[in-house]
Amino acid sequence: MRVTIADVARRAGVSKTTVSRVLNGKSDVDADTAHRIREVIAETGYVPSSRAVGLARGQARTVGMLVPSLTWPWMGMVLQGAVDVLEADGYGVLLYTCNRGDESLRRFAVQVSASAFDGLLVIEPENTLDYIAQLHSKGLPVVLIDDRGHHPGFPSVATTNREGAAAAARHLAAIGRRRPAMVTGIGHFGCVRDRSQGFTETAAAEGLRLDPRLVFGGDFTKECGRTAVNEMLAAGLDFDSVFAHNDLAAAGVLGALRDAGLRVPEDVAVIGFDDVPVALHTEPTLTTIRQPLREMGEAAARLLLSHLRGAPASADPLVLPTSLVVRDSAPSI
Amino acid sequence: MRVTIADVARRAGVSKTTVSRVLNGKSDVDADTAHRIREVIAETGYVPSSRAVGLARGQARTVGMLVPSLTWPWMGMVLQGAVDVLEADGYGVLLYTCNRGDESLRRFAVQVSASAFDGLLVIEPENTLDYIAQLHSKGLPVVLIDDRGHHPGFPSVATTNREGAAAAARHLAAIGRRRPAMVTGIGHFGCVRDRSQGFTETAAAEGLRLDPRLVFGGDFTKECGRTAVNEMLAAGLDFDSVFAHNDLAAAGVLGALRDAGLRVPEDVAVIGFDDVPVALHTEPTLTTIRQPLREMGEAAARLLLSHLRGAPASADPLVLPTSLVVRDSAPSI
DNA sequence: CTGAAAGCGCTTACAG
DNA sequence: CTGAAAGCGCTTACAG
Repeated sequence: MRVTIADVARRAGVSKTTVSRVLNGKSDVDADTAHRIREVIAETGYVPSSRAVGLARGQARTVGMLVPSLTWPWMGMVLQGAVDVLEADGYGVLLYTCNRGDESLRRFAVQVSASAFDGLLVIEPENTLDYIAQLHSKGLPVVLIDDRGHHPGFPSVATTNREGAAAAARHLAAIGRRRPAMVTGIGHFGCVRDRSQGFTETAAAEGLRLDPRLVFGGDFTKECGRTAVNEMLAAGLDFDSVFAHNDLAAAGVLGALRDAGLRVPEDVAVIGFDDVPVALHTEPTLTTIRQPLREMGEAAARLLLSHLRGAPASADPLVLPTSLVVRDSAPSI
Repeated sequence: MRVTIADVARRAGVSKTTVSRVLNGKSDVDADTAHRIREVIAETGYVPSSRAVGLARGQARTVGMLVPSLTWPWMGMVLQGAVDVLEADGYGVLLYTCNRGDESLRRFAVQVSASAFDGLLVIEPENTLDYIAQLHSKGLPVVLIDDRGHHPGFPSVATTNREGAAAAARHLAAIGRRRPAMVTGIGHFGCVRDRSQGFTETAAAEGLRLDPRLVFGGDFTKECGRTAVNEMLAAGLDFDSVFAHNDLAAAGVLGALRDAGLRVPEDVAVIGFDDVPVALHTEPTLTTIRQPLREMGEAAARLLLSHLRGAPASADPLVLPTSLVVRDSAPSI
């Protein structure tokens, strides 16, 4: 059925060892012999069995990718970035999800033990950082795509949450806003602390007044953006701009402002964070702080590949810059 | 380093054959012996190497999944559905993308030849249907998730494009609209023909008048929705509702209507197709025909698993029903 | 420059 | 009920 290295060897009149040599580009093979073997390979369409090669070499040329869910709006971008660079290097990508909770994680753990892959790319599923750290300390090459500002003790890729929020503050100052409000994400996330600090500090430095009553503790949902605006309005608070910690919350902010009869950006300017597709479809379109999601996936994959090739693993996070994307909800003047 | 079946056999004082027997649940093993072996397995945390098992058995317990891109708005849903059922059955998922065009496909073809996976789930990348059909005819179990209404000659999962569009027409009739417009998707897609027919026929049956000048040949982009509305308005055509072949185009329709000072749904009702996340974030929210994306992924995975277990493969597509999701752009009355 | 042989870690007839 | 041996399809010392 399947053509094997033995078939190729037979047809070329050489040993399997020699076929293996040309397959793996070892130099010390007679040019004519090599040529003949290559011809047979081409004729037969022979491709080495990845299972057999993996078993003999003790590695799979496959990378695992563990993510919480595939349906988050920005997940596709990160995945695509990672897959592109892994594929270009001939690596397979085994995809694992935590959609079914602990059962998923159990299944995943079995695959780890079965050494189904050589290294692991991970976006942390809820409460698994210790487990991942443990895998790393047991010798599995791991790179974390750190969407939450974890700063773990092993290789990771992150973005400039603090500087991104600072850029939002500077932009609001530059377009003449004086009384910003802020809708944060889930409080215990590192990225939320970083974004809060970056915005608060820079707002102060730019002479903006960030009234503590205008800081709303949100949870990254559209609903929290609505609620934040409604409560601030009900409290009679005055604000001329809103910085939300993610685009979904910013979309909620836009909706609530519209319902309250306020115009964006004339009455209130709005800035989000992430730059997910939704930012293009709100009314008005959303000015936001772009996370380099695809680039983070690519960088993480490259980092992992270099570890697999033996490069030392640094625990210092690789930090990629955010960028300000100006659209209609907070246009430049 | 790694504990092997030989280690377990030694510690349990039996042969590898016997360990293999309890590993694979063969019945004819002495209860005490089996118990002892299980203890050793638990103590050592032994898990069989998937590579070795795969080589010995000639199969990988892994399924390939080939998709055009990971960044399409509905891709995550389909993937998640497929991954959930494959994972629950202990299968690994190897993910392949066509983001880098022919080069990607070449890489993929190598993995096929290397028999990296036992079966394939595919959402057709541009112009690869013949190639996929060829893989199927060469004996690779394949299931197509048929987003385009291809009706290929091998197992596939699809949705009721025609009936979904018919439901849109019925809903418009039910809420009292008389002059609908339609923005189609790319003309040569099977699903576009099906949606056009379903809408046209049912509109007629319901007594709606679908003026040919109110049918705009679109391409599934937001821009085409805008253009359609602008041109119809510029031509002085009168319409009280729009059915777009996908949500993105419907979002464009909403934008252009707003810019033209028309109210949705008062002046014009709008219905989309797909029910992607964007449909929740437009203003107003979008009434749409939901495609059962996650269910299609699940069904395709189940179908593939049953083929892998030896069930005969039927070329008749498995068709899952769409459903009408009523939101603010075309509310019930 | 080339090949015979052992080994990677399992499974599976076959024999007892 | 159990085990020795061959085999899955490769790679890699080792010897020549």
